[in-house]
Order: sequence, then C-alpha cells, then structure tokens
Amino acid sequence: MVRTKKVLKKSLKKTKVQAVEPIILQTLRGMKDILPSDQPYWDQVRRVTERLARDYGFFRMDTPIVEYANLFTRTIGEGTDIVEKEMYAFTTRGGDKVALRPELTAGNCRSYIQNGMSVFPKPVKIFSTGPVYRYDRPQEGRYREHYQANFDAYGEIDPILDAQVIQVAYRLIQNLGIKSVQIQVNSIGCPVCRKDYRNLLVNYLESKKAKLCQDCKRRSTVNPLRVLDCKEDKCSQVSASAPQSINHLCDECRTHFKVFLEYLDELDLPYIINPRLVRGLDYYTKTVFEIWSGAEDGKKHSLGGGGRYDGLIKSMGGEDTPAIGFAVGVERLILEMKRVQAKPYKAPRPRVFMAQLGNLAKRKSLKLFSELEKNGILVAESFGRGSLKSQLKVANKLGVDLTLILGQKETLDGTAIVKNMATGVQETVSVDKLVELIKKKLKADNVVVYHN
RNA sequence: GCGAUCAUCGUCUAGCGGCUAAGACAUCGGUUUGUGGUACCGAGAAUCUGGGUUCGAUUCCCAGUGAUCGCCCCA
Repeated sequence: MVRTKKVLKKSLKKTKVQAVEPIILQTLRGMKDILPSDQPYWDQVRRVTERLARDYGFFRMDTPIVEYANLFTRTIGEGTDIVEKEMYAFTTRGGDKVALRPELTAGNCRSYIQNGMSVFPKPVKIFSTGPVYRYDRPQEGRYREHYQANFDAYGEIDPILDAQVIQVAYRLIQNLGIKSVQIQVNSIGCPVCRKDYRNLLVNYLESKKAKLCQDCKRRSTVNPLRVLDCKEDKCSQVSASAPQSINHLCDECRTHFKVFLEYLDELDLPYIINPRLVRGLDYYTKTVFEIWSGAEDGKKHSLGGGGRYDGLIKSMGGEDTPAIGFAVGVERLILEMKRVQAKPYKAPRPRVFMAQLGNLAKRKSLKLFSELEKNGILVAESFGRGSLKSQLKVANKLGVDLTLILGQKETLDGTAIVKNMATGVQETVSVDKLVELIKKKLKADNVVVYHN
C-alpha cells in the first residue's frame, strides 16, 4: 500500500499530471478535533452547564457564528486587541463585511434587541454555548477556535444579580469537580467616573513614564487601564501606588460595589478584590470579575470572566437595559478537570453483544437488534464479521455482560442463546422472552462486570 | 504580532551520514471450519513539507507548516 502510494507520488511528479492541490490532512492552526475519547469531558461540561442554567432560570439561545463585523468592533471596542488583531473578518461575495464571533455576548444582545425580548419579565436570563474565534497565537488552553459557555441577565440593575451571576459561574466550575479556584473582583465604574479616573491615571502614568516598560509607555495614553495589568516588575511597582479605580468611583458606583461585596460575603465565595483587574472589552461597567484556576505548580489559567455592561444595549440602539454576564472557556475547564482528575461523564455503554452466524441469522439479527433497542437495551454488534470466534473476541473486548448468539438452528427454532460472559454459562430461550430475560439478567447480581 | 524548544507507523518510543528504519500497544487475519479472555503465528502501518550540503540525509543546514513554552492578550 505504502509502496503504491510512494510510487504514485513519484509518477505524478515525473509526468506532471495536472497540478491537483493535495488535500491537507490537518486542522487549521489553533483548531482541533474533539475526539470520541474526549467527549466524556465535553458531555460533563454540557450536562453541568445545562443543569445549572435550568436551576437558575437561564434559557438557551443560539445565535449565528457569523455576524456583521461592526457588531463586534462597535461593542467590544475599536482599540481592543480582540478587535484590532484577533478578529476573523472578511467580506462576503455580496460585499458585506462580516466576522466570526470572537465572543457570545454581542450576538446575544443583538438578538435580544432584534427579537424584542425586552417585553419579557426582568431579568431576562439567557445562556448559550458554542465556538468563538480569535486569531491569536495558539498555546495549550488557548485556541483559535474555542468553546465558551455564556450566561447573561438583562434588565436588572440590582447588585444582587452581580453576586448571583458570580455564584453561577463559581458553582459551574465547582460542579465539574474543580474545587480550588480564586475569584477576583473589581469595579471599573461607569462612563462618568471612569473618565475622571482615567484622566487621573493618565496624569500619574505620565509622571512615571520613564519607569515603564516599552509597551506600557505606549499603553499609558492609548489604554492606560492595561498598564495596571502588566506583569513587568517595574510596571507593577509603578501601578502599585497608582490611583485605584475603586477609590474614585462616583456615589452610585461605590454603593453598587459595596452592596455587591456584601452579597458576595453572604454567599461565602472565596473572592479577593483585585484593584488592578481590568478587562479586554470596552463595554464593561461597574462590576468585573475573573475566575482563575488554583494551580500551585506555576501554571494558572483564567477559566472565565465577565462583568456588568449597563450601557451596551442602549449603545447598540436598544432600550436602556442594564445587564451582566460571564463566559467560561470550555477547553480550559476540561484542561483543569484533567489536571485535578475530576470525573468525566460516563455514558451508558452496551452490556449486550449480538453475534450471528449464517445468512439467515444475519438477516434476522438486524431486526432483533432494533427490537432490543426499542426496549431500551443497548446492544453492540459486529455484523460484518463471519466467524463466531471473532465476534466473541469483540464482545469480550467491549466488556459486555451478555452475548446473544443467533445461528441457523436458533433462527429456525425462534430462539437465541444467551451467554453469560463472566461465567461462560449459556441458555437457549425463545425470542419472545428475550427482552424480559435480558433485563432480568442485567439487573441480577451474578452478572459480573469486569473490564472496567 | 515577538522570542524559544520540538516534529519517526493510529499511539508511545528506538535508531543512525549508508544499503530491508527497530520495538511495544492498538488494528486486521490465522492456530481445521458454531464459542471469548491467556498463548503462539502472520499481515498492514511512519522518518511533516520544500529546498540546500553530500557519492549518499530520517540524521547536518535553511525556509515553510504544526505543536508546546515564555511574552502580548484572553476563555
């Protein structure tokens, strides 16, 4: 086979047969397949997410992956990295400027407005999951296509919702078996007090400009809040004594933050206030937060984050609607689940194998298979195989408890052999009583489940 | 977008400037045809791509691609 492949390749080269572009058997950079072996983890995330969403009153919504590009540039912010250098944007044949969504909130807000969802009783709680796209440099836990689970609540200004939303995020992570996490919270104020604070910060940074790293010198005017987040030693020193946004909030924002923290205390959530927490999207107001994995051995990931965006809906052309939400990164959750050896979801597996022998039995087995399936009995098979021996081998490998053997003789008699794989004992039963018997046997204790 | 490390069967690994690139696991088939697990036998299966150095490259060099790590940023 290989030889023919190689020969073929060479002869193609020599004779210069039409230059057919070969199919590149590789996922695009930063994108990966989610293989069957990983699905138990994904299933677990899905189940926990859906269960929690239901319990906290969030309804599922799915929006398109592609939207008009300016939905994102206008909401996330022109100057942000996400928009500036990470967006998958292109022009369609029809001339529309579109983009693959880099996050879920913008699309959800668009849908909220477009579909007049403001008529629902507040808060309107929505959750969605799906892939988002960012054209950045891949690493472990950071992909160009990754999945997020996103929760948003519209129409409620009360800080109690901020606390509840964080509780949902926290419990989502906890319920996956990730116990050790840290919640960081901050308030970045409203447009009014943030502007004042920003000026203050710019002035301060200006006075210390000489002590900043190259990047931060640039940032200090373009996006001064980001300087606070810089990990360079000298920048940390500068930002350590920089004015903090929480000390320069207007009355309303300060009260909001204070009450919010009281609710958090009430919930016993392990949070810390990080005055230097700023986020990469422009639409946030007041409360912002992130949840970090608690890996002691160096590597830490942001598992999720979010915040309040009271001005977003209005700025998009909707009614004045306060809102708060968060997103978690599914790949990172799974990475962390594996690290702490959290249990993935274990899907039901077939405990019965059906083996057939001879043309007549083979023909009947297909029907019998569906009869069993209709009765809720999961059956494995390898119908294409001929010998009973090889079928039993497969049955054994699959670790089933029972194997049904259907041969020429049984088919003519309207019976089947039921073999207990652990003991090797087998009995012949009428096909009519098969379902009943299998159910009984699967419940019985003497069916030993070995093979994990 | 910047820097670093790496790249061999499906998976994990071995190997060497040279002639059939080795092994394990997995897969498929067999050990007398209607009975599995163990054992034995057999088969298929790889040097990421493109250049260069060389008599000769999987091995050395360059570029591309990808992965991982550190920045940047974020989920």
